[in-house]
Amino acid sequence: MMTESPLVSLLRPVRSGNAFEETVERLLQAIKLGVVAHGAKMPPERELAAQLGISRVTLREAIRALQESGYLDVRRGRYGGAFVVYQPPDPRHGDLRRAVNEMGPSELDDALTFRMAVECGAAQVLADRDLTPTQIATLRRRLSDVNEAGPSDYRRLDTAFHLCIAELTGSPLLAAACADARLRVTDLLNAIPILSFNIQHSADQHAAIVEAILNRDPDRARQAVAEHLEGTAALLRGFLA
Amino acid sequence: MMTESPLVSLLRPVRSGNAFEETVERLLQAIKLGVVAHGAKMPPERELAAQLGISRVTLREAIRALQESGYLDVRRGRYGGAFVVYQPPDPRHGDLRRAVNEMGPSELDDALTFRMAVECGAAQVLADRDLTPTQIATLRRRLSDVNEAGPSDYRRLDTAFHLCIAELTGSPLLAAACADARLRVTDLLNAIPILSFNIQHSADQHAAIVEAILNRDPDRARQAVAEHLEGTAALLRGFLA
DNA sequence: CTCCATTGGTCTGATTCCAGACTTTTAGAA
DNA sequence: TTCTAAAAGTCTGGAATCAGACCAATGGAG
Repeated sequence: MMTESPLVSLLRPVRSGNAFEETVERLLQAIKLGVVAHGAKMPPERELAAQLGISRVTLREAIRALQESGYLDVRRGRYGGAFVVYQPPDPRHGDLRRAVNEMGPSELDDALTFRMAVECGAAQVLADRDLTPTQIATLRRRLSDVNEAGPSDYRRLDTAFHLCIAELTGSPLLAAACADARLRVTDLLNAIPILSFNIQHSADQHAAIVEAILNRDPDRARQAVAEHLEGTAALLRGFLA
Repeated sequence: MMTESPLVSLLRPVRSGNAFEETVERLLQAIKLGVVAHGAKMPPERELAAQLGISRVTLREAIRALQESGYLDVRRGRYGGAFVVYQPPDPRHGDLRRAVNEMGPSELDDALTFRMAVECGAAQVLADRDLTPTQIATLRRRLSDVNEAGPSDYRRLDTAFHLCIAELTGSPLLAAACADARLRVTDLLNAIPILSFNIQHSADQHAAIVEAILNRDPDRARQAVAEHLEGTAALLRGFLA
């Protein structure tokens, strides 16, 4: 039988839209996520433009926008560059509700579902592999990094831990998907107060994830990630409207 | 600790490159995948351009390229449009080896890993949900469609079945990711001869996937999908060099 | 102090891509 | 037959983006 269906997912947008805006967004996320830490320097313009696949002109416009918004400090000359001048503010009461409602229920649901699928998938895939000693060391290192993190570094190292799992699979596509998923919830996560109780809970879950992966147990890895993400997801959904 | 890492996945390309080429590729995939079946009409230019997020001019260039390559027949006037004039040729001996080696080992591995992660993730997520009767009916329908398919429709309906799982999660991001994953292996799948033995085997696996989802058993759903995809993946990897 | 490598800053011409108005063709309805 | 609606085809001016050459500042090496 035919069952005519639009399969609309295949005829989706070819390009995300405006290169300038996309770039601003991307850089902003890199800053907010702490990929480039406070006080650190972004890569040189020429290099960064190449990485992002855009022209230097467009990149510079984006950088200037971020400079004018107070995220970057740009200095010229040798050893100059664009330095991150931004520290995530401590979330204040009401920030979370505001952030959740700015996003809208369907977009939030989309992002959470997507994140759940790709991060569980990544963990499962990784747990199905023999890891090299180096990979094991990296994973363990990321785990201990986040466990020893102070409040100001917590989000950043938590992100690094999560993305590390996807990157260790060796699939750039999968790593990009997980990064994208994370980006879509960054603002929300940044609006959640960091409580030591939650940190401890997360630490246990992170440890369970790593253990399942190292034990080559895909089901447990999947479950551990699902459980970990479900906590955050439930919290966020609870703030809807 | 800091553990400085590039986290290169965040500073990946903002745009995929050339809008024209991207569009050609996308349309070609829609044709090869049978999203728009042989003899059927593509959506009108204006509508399609809007869906793809590009201008009509660019779309028309892409359509013309496909017309000149013999994939489309464009007719004007009312009830006109771009009609698909293409039937996937039966794969011939050596096609598969050629296709695999054209792609290169790292890209192949990337695609297979990505597909494994997102499709397993989608199935897992869906199996964790209460489905509406309509959704259940859709899933069952897609299953029977592919089971009853003739050789000429098999790939098309197989694609529809796989994507259906992602689309039923209600997450456009996840659906897009699965569609993307499928696109990256289309040429390879099309080069695999369709053997009735394989079809039967796949049918059993498809049934197992649906059953696990309907029984709300995420672990089994995940495993069923993993097993199903692993078969194809192993076959393809076997053809490397 | 001088030089120079490295980095941001600027300019120009070309190319791509777009939005939208207008034209032509066609099949069916009246 | 004539009219009409829906579709492809065409044209134009402008905005976005790019590639690449060149300028200017700056901090360290010698």
